[in-house]
Amino acid sequence: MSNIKGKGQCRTCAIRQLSIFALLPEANLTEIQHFQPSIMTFASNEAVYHQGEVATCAYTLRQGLIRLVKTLPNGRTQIVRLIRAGDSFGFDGFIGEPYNHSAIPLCEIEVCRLPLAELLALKRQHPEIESAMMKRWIQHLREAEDMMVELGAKKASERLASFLIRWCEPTGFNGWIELPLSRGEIGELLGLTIETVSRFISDWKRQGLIEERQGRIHLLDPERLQALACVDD
Amino acid sequence: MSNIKGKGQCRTCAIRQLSIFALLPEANLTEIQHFQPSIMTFASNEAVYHQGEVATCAYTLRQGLIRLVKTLPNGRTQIVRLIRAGDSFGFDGFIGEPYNHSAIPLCEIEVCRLPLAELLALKRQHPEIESAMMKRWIQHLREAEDMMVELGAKKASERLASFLIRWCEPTGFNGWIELPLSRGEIGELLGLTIETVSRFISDWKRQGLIEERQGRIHLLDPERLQALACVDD
DNA sequence: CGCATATTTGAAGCCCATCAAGCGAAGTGG
DNA sequence: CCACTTCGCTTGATGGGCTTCAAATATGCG
Repeated sequence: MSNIKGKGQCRTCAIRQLSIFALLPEANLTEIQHFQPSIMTFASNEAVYHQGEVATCAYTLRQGLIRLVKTLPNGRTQIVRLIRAGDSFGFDGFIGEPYNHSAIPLCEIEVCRLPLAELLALKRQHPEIESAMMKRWIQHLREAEDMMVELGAKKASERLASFLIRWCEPTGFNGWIELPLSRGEIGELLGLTIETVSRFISDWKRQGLIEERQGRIHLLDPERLQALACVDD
Repeated sequence: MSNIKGKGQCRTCAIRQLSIFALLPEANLTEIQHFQPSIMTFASNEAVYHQGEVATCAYTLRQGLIRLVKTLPNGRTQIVRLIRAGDSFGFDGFIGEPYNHSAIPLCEIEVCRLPLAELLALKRQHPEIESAMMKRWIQHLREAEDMMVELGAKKASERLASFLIRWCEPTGFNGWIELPLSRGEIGELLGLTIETVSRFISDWKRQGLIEERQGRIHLLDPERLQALACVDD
């Protein structure tokens, strides 16, 4: 179950430099009086918030991985974004709208809950926060555009190869990389069925393109995957 | 060909109240010295900028309609957003990245070109601009999420019905609505082929759901289309 | 009018979803 | 320790939805 661990301390926060608060002057962190975010933990699959709820708080992920999911009335779902440590999400309240998606942890997670009213005040005191947020949004919009190309213009194998590349890219494709998404979740993200995802992964394992052991993956031939992915540039 | 019509005058701009500059105090508009955006016109299909170019300017659309398009190396394309009068676009330079897409007019257009350096300075003077921009981005991110659901979780007919509904919604479905997109462009937007788009539109015309005359469309039965669209909430 | 372009319609085939069954690893209880 | 369940993954078979290819028809424009 969800659980409030206590009040957050920006000054000692391990992921602050990853967050939109990275540029806050270190000296000022103690004088932030009214901003007391709560640190909360959630179990895997326990929603941080649900699509349609009134959006009173934004969140910064401190640990773990979250999927933002939209659900259609008929039950079909689409993962619209994956949230990693340092990412912030749930800002719909800033434009007076309810959450546009549900935030569902992929594993046990820890978040910092930011009441929008307080964040708004803090943002006025420290314009660098708004600048940092703006940059994040531009980046997210770019990623959303990229994802639309994946979903709209690519075939199943291309989407999957592209996803694996993007997932493993940060490590330079070296060694075994944690892949905490089930086949079904990868499918939800790429607009495919679990069977299609499984078939291609199995194929590629047989062909020696990738290998997998206990939730970890290793790209043996990134170049050939890249070619399959139909990458741009 | 593209053409610079002259310097923009925020004070007399007809679409300013639609733009991110809506909240600028009317009195201050004359004292903005260093911000002299150019008004430019472009012909249909004449790119305002291309994917991959260095992003030195953002733009606000004054008149017409623009598609933001991403192209894969193999030539497949995806429209990632439609730009209407009052919308701003092309902010990639704010994070030091080249344009992530090409901006291609769907008809003759008129834009206001905003050099990023000047916009940055203006933004510092007038924090309300940044707030306005932030709200736009949140909105665009929501729309991008919605689009990902369309592309990832819906069938051809659902995507098309949903698109027609969204296009005609602002008018309350009354009367004939301008539809300046070709079948091919609708396909590019929805991740479908021109033939698939044409087939469903023809079907729906025969069934009396919609009618069309010289680039205008009229939804005769929005409820049944809505049902076809698989809409959320 | 005559040409170019957009749209419609048909036919064939492929990609992927769907349905169904089997496999394997982890956990439970007798 | 082993039957039994459970759950995620794999694999096969089938069908349908959409793409692709092709050609006819409609539309617009000089």
